[in-house]
Amino acid sequence: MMKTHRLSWRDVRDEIHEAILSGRYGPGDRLPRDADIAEGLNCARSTVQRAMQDMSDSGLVERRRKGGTKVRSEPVTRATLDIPITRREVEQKGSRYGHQLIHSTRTDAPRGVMASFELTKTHPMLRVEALHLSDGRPYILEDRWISLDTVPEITRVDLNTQSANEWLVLNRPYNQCDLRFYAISANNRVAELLQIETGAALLVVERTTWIDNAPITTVQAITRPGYQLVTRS
Amino acid sequence: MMKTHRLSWRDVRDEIHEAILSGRYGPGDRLPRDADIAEGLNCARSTVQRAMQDMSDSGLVERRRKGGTKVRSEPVTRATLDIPITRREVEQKGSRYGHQLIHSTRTDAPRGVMASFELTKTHPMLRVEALHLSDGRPYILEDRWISLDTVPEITRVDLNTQSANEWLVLNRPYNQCDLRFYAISANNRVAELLQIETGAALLVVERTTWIDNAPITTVQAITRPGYQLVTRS
DNA sequence: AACGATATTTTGTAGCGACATATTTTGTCA
DNA sequence: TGACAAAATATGTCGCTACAAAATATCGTT
Repeated sequence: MMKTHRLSWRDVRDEIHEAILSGRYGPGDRLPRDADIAEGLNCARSTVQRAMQDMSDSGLVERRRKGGTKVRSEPVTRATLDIPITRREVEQKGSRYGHQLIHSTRTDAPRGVMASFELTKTHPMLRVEALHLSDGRPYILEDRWISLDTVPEITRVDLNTQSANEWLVLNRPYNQCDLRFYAISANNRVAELLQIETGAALLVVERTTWIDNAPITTVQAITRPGYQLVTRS
Repeated sequence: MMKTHRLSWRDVRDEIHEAILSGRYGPGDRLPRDADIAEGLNCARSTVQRAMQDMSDSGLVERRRKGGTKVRSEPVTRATLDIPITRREVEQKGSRYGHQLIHSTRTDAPRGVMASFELTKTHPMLRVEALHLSDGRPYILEDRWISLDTVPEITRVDLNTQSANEWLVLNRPYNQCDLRFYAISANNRVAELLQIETGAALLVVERTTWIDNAPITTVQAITRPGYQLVTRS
């Protein structure tokens, strides 16, 4: 009397993954069809399907109808990042969060901002510069542009009390989000605001969000020296 | 006689998403149980389940057995990054790829490398420094440590012919991968190798990989000025 | 009132069947 | 031979059922 454990799709995935890692199937090779794998492992095709889907999502294999499943010959590293709202990020580390409005001005979108939103016509915007603080010290300097067409209410929000970051996240969920990461050297103004030395290398996180193709906000977040982005476990 | 289109789980997801965006359910609110939503939309529970799973994965809602589904009160921005092998990245842009081995030395892992791998004991390693070139110009400078316990064959590979990056990706798939992004200022040596000015701000991508908890490689990839990481559409 | 055992509720997952869809292969006809 | 139509084939998706697992609610006992 044997107790035949039911296979979970994770088991199936690991099984196939293992077969690939061990070299049984090399880059470019075609795997058996789902139904056959299912039979071989004595499970349902839907279970294999879920396993395959997962491996396809993570970039390990490629699947095509009728074409079958192939091991990707040039695998990509696919990683997921979590970017919480800044207050939460600071508090998570056990520090005290604060923020400080630098200025808030109505202007039309300049070229760079229009490009981020993929806009062709000019667009009325609220530009907000603010500083996020951790234990009273500058943490992130954000330069934000908010679409007044899409989010007119923002003019009635007191951005001294609640940061634009937080208000938007809580009140204006988005549909689509683009992120860009790069490094800059602190110029005099940035250095002064972040209380660091001119020329320091800083990581910048740029984020642009839309709802149904209508621009919401684009923000350039300049982090303080030593800041690291880490993939979630 | 009406033709009632079958709802896909994406439709269901969008429907619920829309309900959240429109404010029908606010942050922290509990959504109806899957079965009720399914009945309301006239589809199967499994379809709602898949939709909910997706929204849960993307950080919009939180699900707990018996607790039901709640709209996350502090949503996170969750993004997926694709990091291809460097040769592919260069070629994709229509440039000619090249690489250049700087040196390759056997050494024991120093503290920093041990920390990346979460090792407690020292570990024999091959340290490889190499330059990736795009149209003959420096593109990425990589400083790599490879575990000789896990990947002894690496000593028999001619790293002038094939970059360590590529050999490892093709021959040593990994199980687990940590990524870190940060900015540094080019010191004299880095500046010289990348043919840029000392002090330039550079984006660094650090990657550490394991297979079944056995360390494979950790690499610090220093990108050339202007390099950007972008989320995949 | 406090505690612990038990029941209930809700999501999570696997199996099976049916059909949809994309892609390749094959077949037919000019 | 070439072009187009039809068949074949593998994955994609949905519905339904049954049961598992986790979290919460309830109830009984002390």
